[in-house]
Amino acid sequence: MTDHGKPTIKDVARTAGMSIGTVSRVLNQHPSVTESSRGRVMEAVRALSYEPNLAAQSMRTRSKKAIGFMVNDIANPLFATISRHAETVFHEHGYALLLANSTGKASTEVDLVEQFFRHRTDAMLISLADETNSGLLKALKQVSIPLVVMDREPKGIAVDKVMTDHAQGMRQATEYLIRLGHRRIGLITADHRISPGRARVEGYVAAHKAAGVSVDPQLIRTRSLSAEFGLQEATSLLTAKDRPSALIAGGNQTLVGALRSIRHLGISVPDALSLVSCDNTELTELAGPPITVVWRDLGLVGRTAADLLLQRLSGEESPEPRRILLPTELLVRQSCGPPAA
Amino acid sequence: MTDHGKPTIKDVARTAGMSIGTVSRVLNQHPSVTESSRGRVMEAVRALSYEPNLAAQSMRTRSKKAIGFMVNDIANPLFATISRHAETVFHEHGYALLLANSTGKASTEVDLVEQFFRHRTDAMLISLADETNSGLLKALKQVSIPLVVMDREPKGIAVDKVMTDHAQGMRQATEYLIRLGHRRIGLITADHRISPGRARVEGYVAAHKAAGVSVDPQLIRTRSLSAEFGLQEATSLLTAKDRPSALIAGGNQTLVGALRSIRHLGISVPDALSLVSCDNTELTELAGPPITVVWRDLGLVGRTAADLLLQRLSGEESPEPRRILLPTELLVRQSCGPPAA
DNA sequence: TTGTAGGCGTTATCAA
DNA sequence: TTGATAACGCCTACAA
Repeated sequence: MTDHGKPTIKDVARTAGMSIGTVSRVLNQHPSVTESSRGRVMEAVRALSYEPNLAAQSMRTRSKKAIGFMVNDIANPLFATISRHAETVFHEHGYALLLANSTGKASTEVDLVEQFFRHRTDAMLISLADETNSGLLKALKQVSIPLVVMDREPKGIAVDKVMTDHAQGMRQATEYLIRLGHRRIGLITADHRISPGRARVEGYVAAHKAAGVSVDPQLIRTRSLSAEFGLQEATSLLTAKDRPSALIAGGNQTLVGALRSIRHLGISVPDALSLVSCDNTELTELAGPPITVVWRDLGLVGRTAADLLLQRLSGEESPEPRRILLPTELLVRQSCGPPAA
Repeated sequence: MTDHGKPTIKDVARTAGMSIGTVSRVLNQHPSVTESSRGRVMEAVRALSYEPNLAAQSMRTRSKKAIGFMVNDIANPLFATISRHAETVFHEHGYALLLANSTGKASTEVDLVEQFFRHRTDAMLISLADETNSGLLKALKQVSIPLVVMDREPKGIAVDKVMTDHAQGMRQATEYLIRLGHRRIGLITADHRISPGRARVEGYVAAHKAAGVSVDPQLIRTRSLSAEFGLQEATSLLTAKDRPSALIAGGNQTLVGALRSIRHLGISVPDALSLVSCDNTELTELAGPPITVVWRDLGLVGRTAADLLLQRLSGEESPEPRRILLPTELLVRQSCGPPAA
C-alpha cells in the first residue's frame, strides 16, 4: 500500500499472489484469464477496496473519461435543462462532465476550447455564441477530438450537430398569429451569425409570404438572444407609432426582457398585445397569462447530443458528420388573441 | 514529438538543447535557472506550442486542477446560478468544474462523491439532499480532500460551510405577513433533515411567538422542496376548510408547485391569498403579480463557496472548519395584501 | 545551475 | 494463461 492511502494495482497483485499483468487483465475483462485467477484477483480487489487510479489510466490510454460542456451561461434554463439530461447519459456511461460558461464571448470560447483540449477531455459538447467567428473556427479545427454542437452549423469543420427545426417552429407560430388576424408582428431574435437566428427569420418570412402578408423589416430585430436586447427592442417596437399587435420572442431570455418592457409600459397581454416565445420554461408556464410557446423537448436535445458523442467515442459510427433535426410544436396557451380593434 | 501530435517536455528539451530537468524547472518557476536558459526554453515552448499533459502532471502531483460540484439538479435555477458564479471563480484560478446531478437520492450522492474521489478531484463543492444520512456522512468522512457544503450542516465531519440566514429571512417574511393582518399562514418547506428546513420553521415560529400569534401545526408542511410536494401541500392547505390567508413557499420549486395549485384552484393573488417565496428567480420577478421573496445574493453564495475552497486548496487558511453566514433581505413586491375579509 | 535517473499507477507487448 | 518489463509524460531528489 502506498503512503497515499490508496492501494495500487501492485498491492492487489501482491495480496492475490499474482502478477500485476494478470490483475490488469482481470480488471479490463481480457479473455485470457482463468476463472480461478479472476476469482482470486476480485477477492483481493474487494478486500483492499481497490480502485484504479484514473490519472494513471488516463496517461496510458489518453482517455480521461470526461467530456467538456461549454455554453453561454448555465444559468440560462435552456442550457441548464439540456446539460442536466446530457449529464445523466454521460454518467451512465462512466463519463464526467466538465462545465464551462463562455458568457458568449468568442475569445473566451477559444480559451475554453483550448482548456478542454489541454485537460484532455475525450470530447466536447458546445454551443457557440457566433458560429462564423474565424478565430473560433480555427481553434475548433485544431481540436482533434469528437465535437458535437447544438443548434449551430459552423462551416468547414467536421462536427456532429443536434439541430432543432426553428424555421418550422417559427413558421407555425407566425401562421397562428396571422390566422388570429395579426398583420404587424414583431420578432426579436438572434442574427445571422447563429443558425437559430437565420432559421427563425426564414420561418417568419415564409409564413408571411404564404399568407400573402407583406413583411415590414422594421418589425424584425435581430442581434442577440439576451434579456437586455429583448428589453431594448421590445420597448422600441412597442413605443413606435405603428406598433405591432403581436410580438414573438426568439428565446427564453428575450422573453424575460420583453416581459420587463411590457410590464414597464403597462401593456396588457393578450388584450393589447399577443405574445409568443420560444422554448418552454417555468416562466412561460406560470406567467400571468401563461405564454404560448414554440415548444421542443429540451431533454431530448441533451440526450441526443450525449448519444451522438458516445457513439462517436465508441467508434461505432460512420466517420461522416451527422446532423440530427429535432421537431418543434406550437404549445398554445393564453397569451394570444385577435388584435385590438 | 510523439505520434499523438502533442509535443512533450522531452521535445521541448531537445529543441531547446537542454535537459528536461531544466525545462521542468523553467515551467514550474523554480528559482535555480539562469535567464538565458529560461529564454531558450520559453522560446522552444512557444515554437512547439507545448502544453503540459495534465494527466501526467496529475499523476505526479496528485492534483487534477478540477473541482467536483454536486447538486440536486442543475436545472433548478438556484443551483444553476450558484454554479455559474462558482465556475467563474474556479476558472480564473485554473480549475475546471466537474458537474454532477444527484437528483436528491442519497445513494446516488454516495456514488457521485466516490466517483469524484476516484477522479481525484482536488476538492468538492456540494449540496446534500439529506445531511443526516449516515451512509453519506460515512462516505464524506472517507473523502480526504477539502469539502465545502452549501446550506447544509452535516454533523461530525470537518467541512467548510456557506450558510444563509434562512431563519432570519423567514422570520422577516412571517412578521411582514402578520403585520398585514394574517393569522393563518401556511408554510411549505423542507424537513429537519436539511438545515434550511429547520431554520425556516424556526424563523416562522419565532415570528409568531414574538407577535403573540399562536401556531397551528397543521399549517406547517415539511418534507421536500420539490415542485411535486409544493403542489400537493398547497392544494391540501388551500382546499382545507379553515384555509390559510397567506402561503409561504420555502424554495423556488415549492413555488412552482404552489403556483400550479393556485392556478388550478383559480385563487387570485393577492386578493384571495398572499404569497411569499424564497429566492429570487425569473418567475418571481415576472409572474403576475410579481412575488415577494426572501432574497439573497446567489452569486455571492457561489463565489464565497469557491473562495473558501480555493483558500483551503492553497493551504493559507487555518485548519479549523469555517462557517460563513450570508444575510437575506425581504424583497417586497405585489403578491401580498391584507387577508380577505 | 544543470543533467541524470527513478518513480508515480497503468496498460500492453513479448516471452515463457 | 501468465509474468516480467517497457513505455506513457512529468517532477524531483541527487549528483555533477
